[in-house]
Amino acid sequence: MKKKVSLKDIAQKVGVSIALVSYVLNNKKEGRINKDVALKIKDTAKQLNYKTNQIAKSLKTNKTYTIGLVVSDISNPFSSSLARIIEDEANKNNYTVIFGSSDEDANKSLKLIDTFLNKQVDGLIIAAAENTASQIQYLQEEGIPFVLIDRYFPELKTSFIALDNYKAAYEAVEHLIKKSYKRIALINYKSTLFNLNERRKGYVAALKEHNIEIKRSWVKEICFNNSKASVEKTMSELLSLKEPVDAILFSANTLAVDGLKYINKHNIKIPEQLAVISFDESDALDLFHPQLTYIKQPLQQMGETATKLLLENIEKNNKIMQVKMDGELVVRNST
Amino acid sequence: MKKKVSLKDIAQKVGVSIALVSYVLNNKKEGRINKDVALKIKDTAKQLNYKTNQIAKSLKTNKTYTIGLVVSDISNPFSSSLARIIEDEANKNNYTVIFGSSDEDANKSLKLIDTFLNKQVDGLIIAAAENTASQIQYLQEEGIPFVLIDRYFPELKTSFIALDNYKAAYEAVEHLIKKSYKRIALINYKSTLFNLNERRKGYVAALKEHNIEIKRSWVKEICFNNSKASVEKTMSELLSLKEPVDAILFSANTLAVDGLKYINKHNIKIPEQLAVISFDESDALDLFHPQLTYIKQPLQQMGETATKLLLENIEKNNKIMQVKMDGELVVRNST
DNA sequence: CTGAAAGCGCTTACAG
DNA sequence: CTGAAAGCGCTTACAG
Repeated sequence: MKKKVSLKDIAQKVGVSIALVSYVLNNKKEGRINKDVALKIKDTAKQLNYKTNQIAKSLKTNKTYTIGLVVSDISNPFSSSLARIIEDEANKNNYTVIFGSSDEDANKSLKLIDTFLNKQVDGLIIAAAENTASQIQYLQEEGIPFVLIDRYFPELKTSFIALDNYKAAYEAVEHLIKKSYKRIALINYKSTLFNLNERRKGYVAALKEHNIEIKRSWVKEICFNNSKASVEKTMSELLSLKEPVDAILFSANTLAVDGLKYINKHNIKIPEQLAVISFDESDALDLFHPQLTYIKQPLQQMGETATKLLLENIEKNNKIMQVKMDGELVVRNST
Repeated sequence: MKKKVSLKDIAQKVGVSIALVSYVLNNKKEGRINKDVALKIKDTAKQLNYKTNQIAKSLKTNKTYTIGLVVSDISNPFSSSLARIIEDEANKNNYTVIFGSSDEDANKSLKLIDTFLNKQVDGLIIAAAENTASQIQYLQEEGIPFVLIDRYFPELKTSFIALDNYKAAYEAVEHLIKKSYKRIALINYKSTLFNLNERRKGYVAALKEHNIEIKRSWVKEICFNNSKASVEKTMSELLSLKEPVDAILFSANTLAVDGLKYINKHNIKIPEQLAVISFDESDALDLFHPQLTYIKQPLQQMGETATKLLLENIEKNNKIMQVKMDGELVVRNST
């Protein structure tokens, strides 16, 4: 690699001090510097194709203009859509984002956060994995700016941006009930994550409220790993009950995708034989026939708000803000 | 934010020099340092919860253990799948990845690359956008390690990992011909990108080889922006020709998704009325009914190879390697 | 209007 | 076995 040009090179060429070059290129002390000299410095910088060494600058200023993003899995459309929104908002403010996928694994999450902190990120946006409350608490104690997104821990008083999952699930199930579905199943991830719990609670509450007795066999939990086979098994269980379910609420797009593959394979008629609602949106849910009724999360708003809040916390005061956003039930032809 | 603990803090507490602490924590000079002292240093580091300031280290060592990834759009499943594979391979080697989406825009690409270079990334993996040959050439001249992925410039002698797009398109069209489709259209992006050109050439060659005369009206080009409306219009044109086409090859999953939405909306029967093949894979193509025949790119292998090659170029010699990989035509029920 | 100097938190060749 | 010192490429309070 060629040697990079530094402030020193410019200073030598122009015949001034390094300090002066720094002032000029950073537009500090404007007006208080000889115009000709300033111009010459700028010209020379351009001519030598000078690029700031952000590492050196960061060491001195204690700012990296980098934020760390921990998602569940960047290849999941939910994560990557959020990542894109966060990227845009960050870029707009001259921040770059480094990312990592936790795979819902607390150890991986810890490793990512540690690495990001070593790299002196200015702040973090985290879709917290299960069992990472202690990691979040640590950040809190250290006074490191961060915002949780999508998931949070109710026992910790931290900033977060999340869906009102209880309400969203409640409304989805209520919609099914109004459409006269009687035996409504929930396929959820097996997890202690608060947001997934809330979805279950919303589901349960809606059924209770409408005096539908919930059967244990309707509520299914899928492990994060090996979910595809597990969803298939679960689907066949739900549909081979003595009284098969007539509607399913999937609590994540990933679960729905696997479920819909099963449905296609076995030629199950939607919505006649089975109604389906999923959390999240994706091209996959659009292309399924009939198009799926789904709970739309306000991703744009979530990503933007989270990023703006984080940057505010970084640049001004580190204040706590907790935002619950409403989902929107987009009714299409699967219910 | 709390003050971070530095080598100095440890040194003071233990009563040794900063240098010694550095040696111990980096496992340098092993065996040549008093065991008790070493132990005490390590204990103290743990006790104070010391974290290396990677910025300071980088300034000195001229290595950041960070690679920059430029994709077209991280929210596109093709990009995000690659990103995930690259992330894993990078992490395995203790590298982190910072990313950015170029949106196929040369200016954005330039800004991203510049930012990444300012941040002193050790190398870059780039899905090059249109009109960025000069940017790539600059990297080459500067001796900055990089690997192009998915797209490359045949006129530049740089490292790249890409699909053999000509062959892939050729095989797809040949498959359609063998299935007795006669009027085969191509929906491509309007672009000077080499890989997209190759796809067109492969399409043309297959038809020529089988003595099918290509109509101008069969070959359609879609602008990167506003592609959805444009695909709809194109689809309706292709299907309202005096002799409507009976098969379409989409040269990207994004195009196919828009096309399939149109197909669903207008209840076009696949494959009876129209056969469809798409480049790339995605859940969306799996959930469409009937499942789509598609050209599978060896993403895992591409991402892994690109990352391994980049890291080798970073850590050893900056050698040029050009790899064309074969796609696989996965035949399903849409043809 | 400009520069000398200190310092950010590390690493490492050198000396003892 | 250990430490003093230089230096990575910047920024900035201070002095003149």
